[in-house]
Amino acid sequence: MRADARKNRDHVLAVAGAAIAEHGVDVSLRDIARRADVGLATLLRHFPTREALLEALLHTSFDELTAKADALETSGSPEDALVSWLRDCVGWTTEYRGVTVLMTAAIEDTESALHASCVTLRAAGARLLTRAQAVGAARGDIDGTDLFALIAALAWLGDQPSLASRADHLFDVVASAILTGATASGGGAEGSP
Amino acid sequence: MRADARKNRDHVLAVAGAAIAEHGVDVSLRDIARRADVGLATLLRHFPTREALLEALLHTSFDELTAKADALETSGSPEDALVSWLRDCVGWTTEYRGVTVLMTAAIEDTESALHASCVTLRAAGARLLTRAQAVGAARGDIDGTDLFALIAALAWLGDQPSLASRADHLFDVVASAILTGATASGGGAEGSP
DNA sequence: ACCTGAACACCGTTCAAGT
DNA sequence: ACCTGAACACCGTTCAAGT
Repeated sequence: MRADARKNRDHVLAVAGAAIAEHGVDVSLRDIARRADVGLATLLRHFPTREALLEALLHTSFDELTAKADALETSGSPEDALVSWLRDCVGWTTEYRGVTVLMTAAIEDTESALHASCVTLRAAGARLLTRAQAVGAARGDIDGTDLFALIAALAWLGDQPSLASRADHLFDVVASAILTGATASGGGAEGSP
Repeated sequence: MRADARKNRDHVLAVAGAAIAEHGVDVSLRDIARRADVGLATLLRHFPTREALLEALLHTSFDELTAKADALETSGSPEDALVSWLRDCVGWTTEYRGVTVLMTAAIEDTESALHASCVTLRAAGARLLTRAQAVGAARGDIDGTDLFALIAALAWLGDQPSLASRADHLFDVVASAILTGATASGGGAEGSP
């Protein structure tokens, strides 16, 4: 990439970050281009879709979340590891209003620029879930996709102005449904009595 | 209202119902007007907002859901009454793709044409919840707004193509979090040990 | 009273024309 | 190579002009 193009790209990205922080991920791309003093067509050549722009903007965050999951996999309590990671995931999305809808669309759309990141995230959660299930700390009748869906639902709640105040509490409610309440002493299965 | 206006209104409503069933509640109002062979401005004078159109279209359903809640209030099991009503609510939204977002916005927007219906619905749920809590069948640390939020989250899941297949299962998961598992024999409180 | 075409200010997409 | 204005097909809002 030519130096001036690189500079243009970086500038658009910085402006996009500010605009999204202010107005959410559905902010008009035209607006971002205007704020960046760049033609709309230029923005779209660097980032052909809204998802591509977001991927460039969020891939660091995605990496951090999966790294966190990896680190937690060797932590003492599988139960605490799972819950703390879930909390991080849900909390992270609140910084990007509206991102949840795009992520749920992306996880089954292999053409989406966000697809790979979402799949990786789901896999990271699935590993923590499996580990918690193995010690009987999490119910056995859910899988990584269910977990992804629950995270998405909680994140979506936080995105809705009228319900956001309940998001933290309802996180605990849903977390209690995922966990069995059993301590990590035995290895018994759970979920089907 | 003049007879021809009434006829126009009814026709628009019928066409809107079909269009929404096909494309979801975000269908273009221009499209509805075109399909109804009516000027867009005419549609907007009968229904000044998308919410007003939906209210006219859904108020029967809202009435049915609250009536159902009233009927269930005198049923045998407070626990079964609550869960079955929740299931009805979530199931109903699947007929109107995208309606959940509008409803969550409406419940705190007193200007919205959907506001009253949403508030009534929440109150109906709250009554069933309180009754279940009174016999210790539902956890005591949630209220009608929490319940509304959980319904909305589950309904939203059903709206997402990539997650819809899990919606039924996750309904059971969340329902298990709301219920305490205690049978309706004592009157003990629950939630804060 | 009721209806409507048209103008308006937006949006994202596309592409021929510039440097 | 890279950029951009302009045309395009949409959207919901508004209103002067018709019947």
